[in-house]
Amino acid sequence: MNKRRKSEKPVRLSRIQEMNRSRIIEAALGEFSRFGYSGATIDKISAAAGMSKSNLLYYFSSKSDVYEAVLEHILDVWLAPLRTLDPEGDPASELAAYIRQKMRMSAERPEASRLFANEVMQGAPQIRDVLEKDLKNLVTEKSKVIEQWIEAGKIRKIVPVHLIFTIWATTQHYADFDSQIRALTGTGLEDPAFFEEAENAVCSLILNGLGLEWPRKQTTS
Amino acid sequence: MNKRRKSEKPVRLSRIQEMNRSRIIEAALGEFSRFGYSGATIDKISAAAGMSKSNLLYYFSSKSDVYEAVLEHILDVWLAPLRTLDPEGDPASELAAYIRQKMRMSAERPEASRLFANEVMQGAPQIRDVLEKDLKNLVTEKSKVIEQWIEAGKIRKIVPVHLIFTIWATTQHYADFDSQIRALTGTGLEDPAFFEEAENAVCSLILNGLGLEWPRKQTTS
DNA sequence: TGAAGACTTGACCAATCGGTCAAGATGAGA
DNA sequence: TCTCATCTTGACCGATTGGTCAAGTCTTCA
Repeated sequence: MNKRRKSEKPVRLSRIQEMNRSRIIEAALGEFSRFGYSGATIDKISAAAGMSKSNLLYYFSSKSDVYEAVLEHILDVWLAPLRTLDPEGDPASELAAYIRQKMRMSAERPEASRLFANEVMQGAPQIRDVLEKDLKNLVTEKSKVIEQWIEAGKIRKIVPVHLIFTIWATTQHYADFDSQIRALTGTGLEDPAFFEEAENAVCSLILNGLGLEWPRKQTTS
Repeated sequence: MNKRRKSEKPVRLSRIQEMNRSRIIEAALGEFSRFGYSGATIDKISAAAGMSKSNLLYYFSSKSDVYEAVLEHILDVWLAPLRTLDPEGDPASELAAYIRQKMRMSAERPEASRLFANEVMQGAPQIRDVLEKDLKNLVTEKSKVIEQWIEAGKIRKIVPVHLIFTIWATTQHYADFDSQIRALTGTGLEDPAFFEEAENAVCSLILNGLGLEWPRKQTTS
């Protein structure tokens, strides 16, 4: 079970290990996000990864071990956009950029969004620590940025965390509720026209809601 | 298996049947919303309902039968608020009332919200028909209402479905992501102060985003 | 080339799950 | 009180699932 090489070489992974672990994680992301933790089976994950169940269990000691690896693999990239919110930039373009990044992630990695939503909806048993420490620090920090913008009179008054929640909710909604959106509109974020329409709607609503002029890209008049 | 009484008395349920079915549905709602369809077991549902597994299967023929009953039981009440959107009323108070209703439902019935989210995230296999017919008709109808408000110059221009999506996303977020919100803020919608703070933030952001003055309740100046 | 690892697999196991069945307990109407 | 339909349960079954194990195959490197 993943013994280290002799002479204590610490955590170096062979090429085969690296490839197989990433194939497993990719396959597991698909299964976990579609069927939830209980609904996903290591049989189907291993099949989707193109290997036997036994082989998957050679790389990960258990199902929950795979699950944790998938979550960890996703968390960083998932929370990254918020880190880029710059106190020095002007609110309109900073917030618009943040919303656009989140929308792009919903379009490009909807499974990641759904996996995250699934985990949180079940009480976040696996990532509670990350939420209470890393994410909380990050949100506190960025809340202060928003607070400063408010005090400087640059944006309308609002309790910062709720602005953050609103941005998360609206952007992730297009990934998490994709099937509902598709049932209602016949299309989804993978359609460039629909993507732009959604992005414009969310950006304009939130930025105008904050009393900002929204720096629309190709506005001519 | 729920045979009708002799002489074709149609669908009358005995008091015992009615009570037990509702207890089962209530217990099943809790389990399904917490653990998803696969994660919930009829053993635990029946235990939560205070009866044996066999007895549960006397009232419902299968696990999926229970699940369908729970969804049906919830769908009407869940989609009701949107129906109340009145074309004759003024946009600000109509939309504010709608948002408040949705927020109250997120506070009072978060399990219903999570169950619905779970079902949709897994591709809405059970309620696809309802979404594509009833809900689509409803959304189309209410989109026209919003469109008329726009054409009358009462609210800012926006593609109506995205306004509806935004309201759904923001309000349901407080139920679906409750554990994340609790990890970040230390409280949730069951706290009256937090509820009002959230409601104010969502209302003001969306209404201001539409160019509306928001009819705040206890504004004195 | 030839070990000594690393890698891969099918056979197998125990636990859990959804669901059946026969038999007993309870209730309501004559 | 008697009777019959309704209600309730524990014992049981087959299928699936997470996980183990021994044995075989492939890499790597001296």
